Amino acid sequence: MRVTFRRPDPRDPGRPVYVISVAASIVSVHPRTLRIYEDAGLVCPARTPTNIRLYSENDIRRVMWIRHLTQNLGVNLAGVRILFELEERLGTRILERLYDEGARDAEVAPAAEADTTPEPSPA
Amino acid sequence: MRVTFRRPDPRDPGRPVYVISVAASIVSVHPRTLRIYEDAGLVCPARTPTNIRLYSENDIRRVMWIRHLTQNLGVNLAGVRILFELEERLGTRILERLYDEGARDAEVAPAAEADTTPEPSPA
DNA sequence: CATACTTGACAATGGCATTGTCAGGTTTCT
DNA sequence: AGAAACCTGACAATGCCATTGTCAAGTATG
Repeated sequence: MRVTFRRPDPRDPGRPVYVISVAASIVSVHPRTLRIYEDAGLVCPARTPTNIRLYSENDIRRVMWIRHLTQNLGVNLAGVRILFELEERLGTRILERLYDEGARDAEVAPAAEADTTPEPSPA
Repeated sequence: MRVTFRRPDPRDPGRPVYVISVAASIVSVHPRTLRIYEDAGLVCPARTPTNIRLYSENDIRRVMWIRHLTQNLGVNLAGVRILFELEERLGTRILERLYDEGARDAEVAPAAEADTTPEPSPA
């Protein structure tokens, strides 16, 4: 397996930086919930050599997607899994289309929490 | 969109034929459940001039998809709605890909799909 | 007239999502 | 070293959802 060497770019959205408590506070959920998402295979944060979870910016956005789908659109975790798998298979950003619908339903102005459209971490 | 005049072809899969009790027995659900699906906007059976529901073959398959997604894949109705909307927007048969997952059996070539609609877990 | 359909309501059951905590152990920081 | 935060696994409470089931009052059909 060819592993590309990335020099430590502090702005690399794929770089693992947040421990679970920080990640949880960013997305406003209980750390327990993040572990559940991981057990469900919906997000896979990196680990330090000593097994500590480290969430990247991409992981955070992915979790934000899960929250959007579950809280605003009412989809359960099984549905989220299907949508993620589907997006990966189709190689399309199908979820972006859902964002408009969600914004239409919920007047809660999701842009308040994320100025950039949430985007699941690419494969 | 092509609005064609259909002569009363008894085999037209879009032709409304089953009353709710028959449709319910075909897909093995309570009639109550079919009405719930309709209220949720997941299936829209035709009506007689006197307001009686008539399900077509396409409606039946659609309900079968709902059952497959909910019972086998654990998706809730909100998730089903998203998937249906997505399929309609993309104009793609994205759901067919999900069926493979449910029955990951053989690696046989993508089958020359006999009729345009898939049949989930045919009993 | 009897049977099956319509809508609307109410309820019971079971399952899932989320939060929360506790225990025993490890890592990190001061 | 000691405190704080992490790890896994388990257990529980709350609340919502899906499904089935029934009842009532009204309409349709043979």
